[in-house]
Amino acid sequence: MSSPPSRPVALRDVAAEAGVHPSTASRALNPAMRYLVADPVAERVQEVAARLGYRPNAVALSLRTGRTRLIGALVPGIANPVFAPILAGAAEALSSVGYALMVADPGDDPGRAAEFVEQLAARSVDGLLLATASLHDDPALAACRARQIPAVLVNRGSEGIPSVVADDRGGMGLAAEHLLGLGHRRIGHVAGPAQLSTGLLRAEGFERALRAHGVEAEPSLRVVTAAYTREEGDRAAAVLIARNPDMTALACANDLLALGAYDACRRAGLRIPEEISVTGHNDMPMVDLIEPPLTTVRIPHGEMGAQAARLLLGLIGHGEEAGAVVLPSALVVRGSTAVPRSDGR
Amino acid sequence: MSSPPSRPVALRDVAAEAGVHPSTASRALNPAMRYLVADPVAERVQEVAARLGYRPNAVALSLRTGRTRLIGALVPGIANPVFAPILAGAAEALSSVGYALMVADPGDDPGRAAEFVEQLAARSVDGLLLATASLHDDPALAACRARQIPAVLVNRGSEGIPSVVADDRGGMGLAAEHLLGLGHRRIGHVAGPAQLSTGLLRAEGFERALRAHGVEAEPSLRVVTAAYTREEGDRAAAVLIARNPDMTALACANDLLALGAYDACRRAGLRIPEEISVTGHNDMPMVDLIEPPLTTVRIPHGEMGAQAARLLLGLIGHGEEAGAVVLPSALVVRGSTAVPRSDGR
DNA sequence: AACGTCGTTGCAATCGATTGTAAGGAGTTC
DNA sequence: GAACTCCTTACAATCGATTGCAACGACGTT
Repeated sequence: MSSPPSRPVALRDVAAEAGVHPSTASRALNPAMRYLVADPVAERVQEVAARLGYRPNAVALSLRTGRTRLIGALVPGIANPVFAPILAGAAEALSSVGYALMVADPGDDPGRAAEFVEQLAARSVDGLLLATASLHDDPALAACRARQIPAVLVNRGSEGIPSVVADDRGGMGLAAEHLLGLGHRRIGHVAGPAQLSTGLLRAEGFERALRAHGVEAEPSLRVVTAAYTREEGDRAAAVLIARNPDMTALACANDLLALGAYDACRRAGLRIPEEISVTGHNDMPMVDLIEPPLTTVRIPHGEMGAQAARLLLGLIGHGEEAGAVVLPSALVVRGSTAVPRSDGR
Repeated sequence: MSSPPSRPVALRDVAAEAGVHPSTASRALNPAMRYLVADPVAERVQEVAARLGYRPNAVALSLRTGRTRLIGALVPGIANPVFAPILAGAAEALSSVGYALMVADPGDDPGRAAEFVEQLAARSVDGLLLATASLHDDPALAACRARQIPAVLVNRGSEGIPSVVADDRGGMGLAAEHLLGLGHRRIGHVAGPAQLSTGLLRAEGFERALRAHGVEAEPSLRVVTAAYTREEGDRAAAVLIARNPDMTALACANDLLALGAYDACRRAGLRIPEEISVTGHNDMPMVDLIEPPLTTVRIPHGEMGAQAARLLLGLIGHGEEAGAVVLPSALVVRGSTAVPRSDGR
């Protein structure tokens, strides 16, 4: 009539109540083994289980089967508006098939990322979603290989590991062509970190578009940043402005860098877009509200997360090998770009 | 000489290699039980464990001890710029003491939230961080009580459950007083959903400040929204603008609502702040960059997450009961507020 | 009537760690 | 030298589920 501590109902409770052995109850409740038990018995067990509110203990199940239905995710900043929607997309795709997502945020520290991989491995995650990967010798990737944990990269790519990324080269090409089409010829590039695939590929896409239009890419028109931050964008843009008085546009590898470029332009007294055009990349939330609204490249954040999750599940389930998935980007023209002034600047 | 599948090294492997029983190895490796084994033996076991790269299997440990060192978090939108930094703060505080965070995103659906609580319970999380709570009869909270899972609310409060929230009443009061101080008297309020503590308390803070200044709160100057979205803010602000031609300011319960109000004002041809002042709440990232920069109330997102995590750990560890923690908010004055035009509007 | 088959169910081992209890041996005391 | 500690280690049960194997009874066949 009373049971204050009340241990949660276990399989053995269901079995006892139904008058069968736990193993029989297990089979009656497992659709795949259901055929091994007689119909009336199975129905009785299921009825009892429902009545008692039985929920299988996921921990015990994991110990026995070796699978946790847990996926670990490593992101450089949960609050980063680029990665948050990726996580949301992945979480949605995973939870719909009974998987849960554990997030760990090592920031930009590769060593910390590797440590987190070890911790997640100790928790026996079934797979890993990595948004932190750098292009070469990533310790987190090495840890995955060492522990043989299926892993998929999102947003950033690396060699020999399945990944889901946006078309960084093509996307940046769209931005560059947009500027070229407006008539810009002296275009500065605020490049992303060279150890990240996004930084490298977007720089490539930028230069390729320029060459296709017969414009030579000058070293003086490029500054490589150390991180995707507003401060770095400010610093890099300031250098470019000081170095190239005839520059009429700035193509930035990422929206945060573009915001920093806004700061630098404002400080230099350059009006956007009248005196200098600026483009970003990623179309993160709210860049349509800043003044002027940022012309940028939209990448399918949520879809990237979802596809990466599905790719990972395929890897785990059927061991199906997969290469790199590249999702298309789209140019979003807003108010930060315009035709250059005829007098240069 | 070879072992392709290579089962990860377990305690029994360490014990065998060190020539002792697994139980002895367990005690040698556990600082709390360390005193039960002779020094030379303990050292040998530790040396072997290190050499073999032994990592205790967290799943087995959880099954035996009943604790998983896992905390579940329920948020209405991972990508929401209000909740992302809360999660980041919590994740940081938790990972520093060996806990990991599982996030689930039920959106605004209370039924889905309850279902997620059940799933997290089946995974034996040690506690729950809830950012989704509504004021009354929240099914997710009921599920927590039923399964006796320690839970702490963040950002939003509810009765009888420990919580960490911002000073919603006081914060909204700051915004109202700022507007009153500028000379505004006809101030509209775009209120948040009434079933959320934030919606209710901010409305209270708003009206209390008005009354303290001898201004009567008129029903026609308030519209209650159904959700914290830009669209709802647009809709509500449009209603207020149409209904009150003499209104000179809009105090919004949240930044997203304020952004919607921007849209409505723009459509109505009202310049901000010259013809109408607008305030928000939360100071989410980038509202300093929109045009005009939004005057808003800053709440300590990350600190809220961190404190909630610590509160929860206290609850789990020492069963120490805790009430509601209220963190101070601060007014951030930017460009969306100004003195009202003398001709009313 | 004896035997083989098949459908059901129970038994017991297993996953990897923790922990209460017993047993072993060394040292001390009377 | 017998008895009594105490220190150290081993044994075995336990957490909750899954699953290979054995056993059992009912039935059909010859």
